[in-house]
Amino acid sequence: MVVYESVSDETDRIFHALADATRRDIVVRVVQRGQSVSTLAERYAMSFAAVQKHVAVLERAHLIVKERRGREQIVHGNPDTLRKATVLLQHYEELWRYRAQSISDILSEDVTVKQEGES
Amino acid sequence: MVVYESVSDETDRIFHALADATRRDIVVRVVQRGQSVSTLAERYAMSFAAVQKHVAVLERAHLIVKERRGREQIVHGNPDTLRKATVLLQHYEELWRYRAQSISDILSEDVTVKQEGES
DNA sequence: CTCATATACAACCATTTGATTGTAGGTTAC
DNA sequence: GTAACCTACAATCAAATGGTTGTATATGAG
Repeated sequence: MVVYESVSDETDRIFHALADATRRDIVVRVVQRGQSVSTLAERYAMSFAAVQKHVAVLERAHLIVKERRGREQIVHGNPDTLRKATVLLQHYEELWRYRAQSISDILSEDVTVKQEGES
Repeated sequence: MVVYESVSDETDRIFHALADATRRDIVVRVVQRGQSVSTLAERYAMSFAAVQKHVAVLERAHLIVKERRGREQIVHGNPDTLRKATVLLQHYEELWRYRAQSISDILSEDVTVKQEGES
């Protein structure tokens, strides 16, 4: 069975990765300074393996990257992916602003437009 | 059983709500123009109840609001919450940009991303 | 070489999620 | 009033999540 790798899957992963306080905290820390997985793990009240899983979720979303250094893996933040998410949200906000501009048009022609086809 | 409502829960809900392509599509649609739940439901290849649940997730995250109009519920986008998420991500990017400089200054005036005392 | 450290990963379990169907209540149209 | 429509919500179920412990592997220190 073919599994499609769509754009939304990428976006899904980014937002899902950010939907957890521990993972957001990891992002904040490593975006400022690379840190080993075990250094990170010391900070949280959960097992090393649990933190490792959180790091893996962030890695799958490309919010962080790992760089091997000796026997350690240094976790670095990836601002490009953060930027991608920010831009998407800004786009949503733009849709709102555009809507506010054309509010009079919407009110004047009170028609329900059905767009058939996709999805 | 008492369930605490911490600040990060709010952020969790926002990002979790955005971590699904159907829900993001709903946001895009209603941010431009309010639509009834059933109008939205027509667009997606799933049951009405499923769409209703997606709307409920977005509502819990305050990304949308519902306004009763006759027998319909009109779903509207809430740009304030979108803005909240955007600002948070921008803060993360800022941390990256200024990581070489005085990081403590940034943290002191900022987001209180962590150190949540589980209020 | 030996030992402690750092990471990876599998197996397991409880809870949550995402979807379904079915039922019920409220509102509009006829 | 009756019928059709819109929404809400409960029950159910498979799959995913988030945590655990245990085991394996690789690297660095002595």
